[in-house]
Amino acid sequence: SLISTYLNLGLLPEALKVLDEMSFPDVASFTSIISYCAKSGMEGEAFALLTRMRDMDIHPNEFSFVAMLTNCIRQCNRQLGSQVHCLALKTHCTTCTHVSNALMGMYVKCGLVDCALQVFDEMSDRDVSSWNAAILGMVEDCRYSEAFELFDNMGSNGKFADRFSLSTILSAATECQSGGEGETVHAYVIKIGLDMDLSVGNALLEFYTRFGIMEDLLYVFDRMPQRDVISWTCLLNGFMEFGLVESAAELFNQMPEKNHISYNALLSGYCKNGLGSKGLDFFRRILADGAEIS
RNA sequence: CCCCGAAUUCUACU
Repeated sequence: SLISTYLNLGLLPEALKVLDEMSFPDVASFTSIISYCAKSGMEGEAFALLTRMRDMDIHPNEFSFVAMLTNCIRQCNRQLGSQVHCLALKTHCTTCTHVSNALMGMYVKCGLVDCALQVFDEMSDRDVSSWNAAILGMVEDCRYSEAFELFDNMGSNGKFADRFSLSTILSAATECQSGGEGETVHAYVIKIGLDMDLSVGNALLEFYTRFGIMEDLLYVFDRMPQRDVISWTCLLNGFMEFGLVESAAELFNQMPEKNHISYNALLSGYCKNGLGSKGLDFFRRILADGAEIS
């Protein structure tokens, strides 16, 4: 409890100190810190703790495997990921839905979509996250019709789509040949009340930039209860896509949040609209402002 | 023996 309290406050050194002072740390003492390290991009620390734990003859459990896989997902480490998979199989931990879900996430992230789908097929208890991971795998592999098939099957299996399912399937709809699928999904989104969700709203902005008109975009944007830097950048892209360069430039100056992608959106928008010289001006200006260029 | 503590997946540029 003390360790997790420190970790919730972001106090890793204090948490490690507690661990060091414990006479009999258990699997949760280690796993909670490993999980924190994996999520904070401290893969080396996470692995060191795992080694230390095994040296003390404390065996990893389901939570440990998920934490280790989180680590593999962050660093796209398919070697370690496969080893974790083997160890999880040996200890029968793949029957745990969370472990199999994390394995799927790891394989999708590493580009091994078929491995992820194999894990999915072998699962006996699939939850919404399992379906979401499979759908994401299909989308990452550009298998959009199969993504929609899974999305429909999920409903037939009594699992309700959530914000993850819908933002993912909307990104598939954006890649389709026509907008019909996406419009059907939008209707469903409204029906279940997820049109007020930030990620879903952002995915809708993206969809209507491809298949709608400016009014559709503004309709979605204006009704969003919260907006983040992705929302603002999507709207900027939308203006540029519909040739409203002045509005895009004005938006860029008024956006409450922007990042390097917003800069690229404005720059590429100028170029796509045949305004290369404006783009060049903008580029010179941000160089003069000391921007880091990649 | 009981209780408590550690859990994976989504959306924008290149």
